[in-house]
This record gives sequence, structure tokens and C-alpha cells, in this order.
Amino acid sequence: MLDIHYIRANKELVIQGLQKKYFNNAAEAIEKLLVIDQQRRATQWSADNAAAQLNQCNKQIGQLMQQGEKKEATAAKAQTTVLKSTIRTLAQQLQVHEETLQHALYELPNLPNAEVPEGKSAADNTLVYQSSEVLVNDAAQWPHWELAKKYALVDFELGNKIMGAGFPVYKGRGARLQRALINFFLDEALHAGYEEIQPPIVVNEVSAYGTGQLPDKEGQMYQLKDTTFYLIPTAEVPLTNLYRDEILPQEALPIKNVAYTPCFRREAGSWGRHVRGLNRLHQFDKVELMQIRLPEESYKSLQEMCAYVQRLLEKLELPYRVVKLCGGDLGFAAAFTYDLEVWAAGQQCWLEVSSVSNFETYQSRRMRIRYRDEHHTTRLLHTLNGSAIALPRIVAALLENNQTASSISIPPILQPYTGFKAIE
RNA sequence: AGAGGGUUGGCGGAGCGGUUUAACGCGGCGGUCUUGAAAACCGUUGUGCUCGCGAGAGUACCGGGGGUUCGAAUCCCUCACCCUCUACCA
Repeated sequence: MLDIHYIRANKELVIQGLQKKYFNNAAEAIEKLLVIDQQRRATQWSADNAAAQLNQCNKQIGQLMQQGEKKEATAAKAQTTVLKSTIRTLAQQLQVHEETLQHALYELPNLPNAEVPEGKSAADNTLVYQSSEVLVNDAAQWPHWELAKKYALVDFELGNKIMGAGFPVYKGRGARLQRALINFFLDEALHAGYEEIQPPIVVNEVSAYGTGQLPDKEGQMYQLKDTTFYLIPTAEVPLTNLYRDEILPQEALPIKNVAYTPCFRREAGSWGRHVRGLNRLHQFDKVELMQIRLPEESYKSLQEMCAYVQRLLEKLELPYRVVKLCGGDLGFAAAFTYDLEVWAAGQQCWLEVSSVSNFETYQSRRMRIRYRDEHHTTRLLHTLNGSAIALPRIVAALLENNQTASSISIPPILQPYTGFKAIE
């Protein structure tokens, strides 16, 4: 959420930022917001004044009662009737204005950081790094869904039977490969200083608002019937909300948490070419990193997290590239994002396997995640997160890149985790 | 799931209709004393919003929401959560 005080003082900058993100009718939205804000403040001023008068009256009545001046007290009571009804009316108006303003603010995305490149879509993202040798593997002729079938690693039909499309069943060595990756990613994160967390994978509405999934992504989460609870689309939601309404001691910073969770996404309306096999699922596993850090240091964390995910991909010997998202491709709540993509030789395409973002104060303002500075003033912290890493596409890339005519080799670093060196 | 008891500031813990301007203690910060420190003593100490250049002023907040009352931390209703006992379960 953006700061209304900031918007008031930096109207043009805010509009420019929103336009960089290709937010529709930015200028109009901000003008409207400022009108609501003006109304809200005027109403609050009136309401506060009326309340101050009433408080004075009540104090007098109290004194009169104690002095036994019942007649005067009764007379004074009459005065309060008008004030009370005025206050009631104003308070109702104020509440409406506050809610309107709040909703308007919820609809505004975060502003992009100054370093974010201009651009409208993924095509305009900036390439930051690309592995030197993108595999030219003549044997890599099959996409992973064919390989998964051939070696009986993933059964998509069984998933259809018990749930529906997008809920694959991993079997045998496929299941073990998945579990191996989870353990590998968690162990690596532990060594990098992250605390392991097992959060709930269902969250309440407040939590979904906190990280920005609501109201923006309403309809993309699975909601439990007759409740306002949601299956998490990412561990980011419970992890970051662990610190909601906390004033964190500076010694505790930076907070570094890691969690493995299943993730659920309805992905409504996304049909077609790129959704085959493991490319896009309704349920998938992910290991997620989350950091909370001082504002002036948060971009160090972003670099650190991005470099960390790069090391993981290198350890898995996967060819990858890093792109800096342009304004138009940035997520709703993000101020800056690096995407990491691995090369899938069987499909001859790049698959996004990680997204590392700095939300600056966008989430922490919604959640009131703060610290005390040297002057004992409470200030908002910055929140960040990054996938490390989303499992299915890593599995896809491993299968496709490491295939031979008769087997799939497992990268050496994973072998202690899988217990087998190849799938034959 | 049933019965009962709870939820107060950074923490502990009073308050049960009107100097609550939330006692008291601990912790934190500042100061006095001291070569320095400790102890002691003195002062200070929450969050949001509004107004103000500022000093500051106003207002709201005692788990959430609603009600009674001139006035609610205090009384009533309701929801959430916690604890104890009983039942059940992995």
C-alpha cells in the first residue's frame, strides 16, 4: 500500500510511477484519491472538534454530580444530545470516507524503483546474465511430459481422476526426485542462514490483504467454501504475515526465513500451449525465501538472494539466465524484481523458476511491520522474497536437459538426496 | 464437542460507571553522584489520525464488533483467541 501522505506531497512522481507500471488512468485515479482524502480530513476535523466539546460537557457534568448540583447537571445533559447526534453523523461519514480511501489505496500497485527499466511486457525485460553454455544436446529431443511417461515419473491422468487438470501425481523415482529437491533446497537455505519455518498453508483474509494477494488477485486463489480462508498461492503469504503488527528489535534483523510448502493457484483462464506437463499447475511445491530488513540495506538482500538462487542453479548444472523485470511486467506489490529462468532443452524454451522481489514498504505498510530507530521512532521495514526454487519446472528442466536415448542422469549434488544416479 | 475461567501499555500486574491524565513493579531512555562502573536518587517513557513551520494542541485506542449511559477498561450482547476440566482423536 502506498502512503497517502507521500501521494499528497508527490502527486506527479506517483502518477509517473504508476504509468511506468502501465496502470490504467493513473492521473485520474490519483485525483480521485486526493479528493476523497480531502473530504476525509475535513470530516475528521469536524468530528474531532465536536468530540472535544462533548468531552468538556461530560467533564463538567461529572464535577457537578460530585458537588451534588443535580439540577445543573440535568440541564447540562440536555446540551449533549445535539452534540451526540452531530458526532454520530460525522463519525459515520468519516468511516465511509476512510473505507473509501482504504479501498482506493488497496487498488493502487506499488511504485517501481527508479532502477526498473521502462517497458510494457516481458519482451522489454533486461537481460542481466546468461550462462555461457546453453546446452546443445542432440539427445534432448523429448519434452519432459514424454519422458515422465516413459520412465513412469509423473502420472497426469491419475491426477485428473482424483482431482482434475493441473494436479499431477508423482510416482516412484519422480516422487523421490521431488523430495530430494525439497531437502536439497532446504539444506542449502539453512547453510545460508535462513530459519526453517512450517507455516499453515491456509490463510485468513487479513493475511491475504497483507501481502497484496487481495484485492488484486481475487479469483486466483482457492477459497474454502463458506469461509474467508484461502489456500496459499505461495509461502510468501504466511511467512511475511508472521511479522504482521510487530515492532522488531534491530538485533533481530535481518529476518531470514525459508519454508517449503505446496502452493495452489487457480490460474483462471490460462489455457493453451505453455500449460502442458509440469509447466503450469494448480498445485505445486516450492521452497520460498523471505527477508525483512532495514530500508537502507534491503537492496543488498535483493542482490544476495538473487546470487543465492543463481548458485543453486549452478549446483544443479542447469543453464539459466537472469532478467530484470520492466515496469509493465512487475507484479502488483513489487518495487523491483529479478526473474530467473532455466533452459528447457526438450521444449527449446526458457522456464521461469524463480522470482526475487523487493516490496520496499508496500507490504510492511499494510502489515505494520516496523522497527525503532535511534530516535525511538517506529519506522516501516522492507520485505523481500524469492523462490528458491519452484519445483516442477526444475524437474522439467532436469529431465529434458539430462536425457539420453536410454536414461536421465541426476546431477552429482542431488545424488546423495535421491539415492540413485540416473533414471533408466 | 460440552462446562468453567481469561484477554489491560515493551513485560508483569491493579483497576469493575466520573481527578484513569490507566496505579504499582520490571525493563528502556535522560540526568545527579562517581576516575569509570554499579548502587541509590530524580525525571522521562505506547500507537494511529487531524491541525500546526515549530513548541505543541485535539481526537481515537484497555482482544474485534455492536449496545446501555450525559459519561464505559469497568455494565450488556456478539465474535475471535487463550487457559483448565470432561469427551474424542493422529
